[in-house]
Amino acid sequence: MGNSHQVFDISKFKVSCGDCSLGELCLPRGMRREDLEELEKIIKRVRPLQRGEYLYHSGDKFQQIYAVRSGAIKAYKTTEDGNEQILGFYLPGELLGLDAIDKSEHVCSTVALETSSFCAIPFPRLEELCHKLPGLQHQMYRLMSRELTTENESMLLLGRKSAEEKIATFLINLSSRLHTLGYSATEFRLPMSRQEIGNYLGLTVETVSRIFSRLQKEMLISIDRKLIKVLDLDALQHMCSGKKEILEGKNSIA
Amino acid sequence: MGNSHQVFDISKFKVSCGDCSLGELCLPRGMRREDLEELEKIIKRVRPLQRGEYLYHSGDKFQQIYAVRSGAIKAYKTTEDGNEQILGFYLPGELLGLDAIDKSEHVCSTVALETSSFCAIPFPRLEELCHKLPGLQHQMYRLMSRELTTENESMLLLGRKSAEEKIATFLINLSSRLHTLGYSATEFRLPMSRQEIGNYLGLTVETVSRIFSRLQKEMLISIDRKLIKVLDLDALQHMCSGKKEILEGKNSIA
DNA sequence: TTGTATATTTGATCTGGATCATCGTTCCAA
DNA sequence: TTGGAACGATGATCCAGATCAAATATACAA
Repeated sequence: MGNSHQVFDISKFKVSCGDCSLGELCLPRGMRREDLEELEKIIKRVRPLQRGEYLYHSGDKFQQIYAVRSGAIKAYKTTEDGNEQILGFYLPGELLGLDAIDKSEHVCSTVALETSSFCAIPFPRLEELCHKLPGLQHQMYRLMSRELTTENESMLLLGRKSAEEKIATFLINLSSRLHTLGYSATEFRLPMSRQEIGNYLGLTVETVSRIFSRLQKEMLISIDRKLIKVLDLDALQHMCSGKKEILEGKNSIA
Repeated sequence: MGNSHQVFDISKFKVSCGDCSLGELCLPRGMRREDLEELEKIIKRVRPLQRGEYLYHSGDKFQQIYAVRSGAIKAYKTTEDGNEQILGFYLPGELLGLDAIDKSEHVCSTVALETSSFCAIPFPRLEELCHKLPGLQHQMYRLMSRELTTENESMLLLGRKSAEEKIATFLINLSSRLHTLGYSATEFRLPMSRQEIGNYLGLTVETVSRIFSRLQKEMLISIDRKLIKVLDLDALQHMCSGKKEILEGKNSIA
């Protein structure tokens, strides 16, 4: 990418989870300092990616998982009919590649939405280390479990919500994750296009655009290109769940 | 449930994974015989559930994961607006409760769709054992990873497919899982109601019913109440993915 | 067996979001 | 700076699936 004049090998940089601002959000959460040192030994820094560069492709051999250090990444898979389905967007502190363990190969592709950097953790070495450090093992289970929960939320999002609810949920979710990272919950830049938001939410670009306009007209948000300002966080939060009454008809058989 | 006259304690039955017909599908897959004995020691058989009885409720303290031995179970969560969203149906050999690790409490409820039996594996003891048996640890990662993949498929199912594609995919998926269990891939009983299928797929009962009727008219399946006969497995399989051309508009930024 | 609640099917109509069609805007390479 | 491609907004129309309404069919408790 034109930076071939950089002669240093970034992978040799020492990784220090202890000093990393993401420590408490990322893999090391809750680990003891001495265990952390063991973990740092196996973590590698990888070359930062520019917008549009891939971290890995679907089908690649699975060797390591990645933690996002900075930037934003999208994960997607290509459907049988040749279209792209975006599975999620990943922000700093989040782990990529856990879904590749089962088949020992990546089952989705990940591409940088903006300049992004990563830590890489060779999975076999991580497994060994989990074996020595029960705390790390537990943390791995926790993180995978959390991702299961997240994906359940996504089912709910896609299966049951209206376009407006989807967009509101999407914005609130992003807002809350950014807030956790120490950024403003009410003013942020969307790292992805309308097209990508629509794809992720099961909506067309036009619908995404229209709903953004509507939310703006209703003074819930203001948008300038990719910059979102949330004007009424409460109202937006309320919008996430259909406030309609219980219509469902008891499905319960008990 | 009126069976209080059963004085024996079923939890004392010895569990033998080695003899269990599910061995190769369930947790023990690929484990060595001597390791298997260790695993069997911590597994408990729990009381079978009748239709409508709960295995656990959302919010319950997480203590053990469960493997389905027989029957069928649905997992669901109640949305903020008081409705039920079904997250999945579980068949023999499948694990329940992995999503509860993160919060140490169950995040969904699981209820038997028909008489069902289970093995319970206390999670703290399983973690300890994983620590002794790297093979078991790896198998746990594999199973959780696979569930992540499964849920990604669900996103695709809910986000992008038409009602007809959803139903076809649902039937093919069920057919294939039952086949793996040694049952017929072309003739089986649906353990869940139309209502529940619709809820899971993000469709109304009416749509489910209509599409069943249509598939029957087209001679792809025949239905009598809950009994499904797949008459043209190939055609049904083709129906799972929209065979339409690539319309999407390149989302890729590379 | 009968009565009642529940599940399923089918028809008629409505509507949210898709699709189709433009047009303005931004980005960026030449 | 300019031309073209990608992005985004918005209007008009269409349609798959929701909603509303009703008629069976089935299960199960008394």
